[in-house]
Amino acid sequence: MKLKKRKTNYHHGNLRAALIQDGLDLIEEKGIPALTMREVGKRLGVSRTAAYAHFKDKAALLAAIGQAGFVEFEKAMEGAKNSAVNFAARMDAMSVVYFNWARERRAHFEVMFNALLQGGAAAETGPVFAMLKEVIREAQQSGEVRQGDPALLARVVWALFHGVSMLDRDSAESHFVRSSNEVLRSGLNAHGTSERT
Amino acid sequence: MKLKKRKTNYHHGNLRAALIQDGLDLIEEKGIPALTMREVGKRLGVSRTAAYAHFKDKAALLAAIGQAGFVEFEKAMEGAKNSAVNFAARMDAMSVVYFNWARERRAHFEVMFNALLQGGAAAETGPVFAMLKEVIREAQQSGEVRQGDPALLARVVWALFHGVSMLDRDSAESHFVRSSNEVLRSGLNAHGTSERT
DNA sequence: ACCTGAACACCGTTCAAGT
DNA sequence: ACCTGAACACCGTTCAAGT
Repeated sequence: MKLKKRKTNYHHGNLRAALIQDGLDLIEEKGIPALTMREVGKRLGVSRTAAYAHFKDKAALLAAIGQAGFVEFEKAMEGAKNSAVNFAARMDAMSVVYFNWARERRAHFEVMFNALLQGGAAAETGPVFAMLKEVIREAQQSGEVRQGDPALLARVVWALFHGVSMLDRDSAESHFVRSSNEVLRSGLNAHGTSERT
Repeated sequence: MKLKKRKTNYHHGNLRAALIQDGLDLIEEKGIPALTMREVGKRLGVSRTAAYAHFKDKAALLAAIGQAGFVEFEKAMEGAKNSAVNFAARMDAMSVVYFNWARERRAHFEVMFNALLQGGAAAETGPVFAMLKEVIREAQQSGEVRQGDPALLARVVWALFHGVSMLDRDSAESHFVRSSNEVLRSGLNAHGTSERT
């Protein structure tokens, strides 16, 4: 049976996408160090150097895997954001998505943030940051959150989410998560600070 | 001139300490991937495999480097803690130490936390965590911080410090840091939450 | 364009052996 | 005890070459 229209047997119509997908599977199954240019080629049935036709080097492959992760992650966060209108509920839902992602997809998560964070303060770019900013802004309008630069407050929220997910590595200590969300909520709610603009 | 008392020229009386120190220099100068069992041996004038006499494998060397880092880090944090008695000033001082360390010694910082965080929720062990807990506890006694499990609140503080230092990688955006400290302070100060115990 | 194979300069780690 | 040297099974990357 003839599988492809091509006469030659170049092994893939879309090797690039296959490399990203298989690289991702590889790191989730066996850890980041297991991702090898040679190994990923072997698994896909192409030569050890085929990946270089699509990626400048290993770092570029990893960066692409990280970006692919963010696309999915953003969708999940978007869902959490839309699951409620009230600020506290939104924050809870978004934090749950964040922590679960970090816990269940450790390796991918690490690759995602390595890709995101290299080369300066790139964290405030991208949809996730925009979402957090919007949630903050809307909550300020409804009076649920105190005044202050939404971008700055969004960074604080992100930082706490990220820090908790780092320190909480693989355990699912809901006490910690609840505590963190509480502190954050009161911190954003309070009015006793010098912030007045 | 005779340098050592030894007749043989084993190159070091204390190769172990030299490996840790030189490994540390290496990662700070050239990044973590530059730390190689072979390279560190070469730099110290011993064979490529000499390190295995003192460390089971590369991971063990890295872990030792990380631990050595924590010893210094703890000293710096201790200094910050003792620089003030009032809660807000203490938190500011400790956060400055944390952020500066993360900024100025990136590679070492990364190695430290890789070592600390592997194998479960190890973060709540060790002097740094104990210090944070103590600061919180004292501030609760003086009425500066609301009630609640000091261990839990200390974790939240650590998580925010850590998250900020991650997201803020190499820039020194004091706005972000100030904002974060403010949110944290009001979060710990507030009383409007369900926390009543 | 897309892919291969050989080649180069590296790795971590093991192990028999030396002092 | 502490260290060496050879050896093994890997890497990332380059490059001339094939279709």
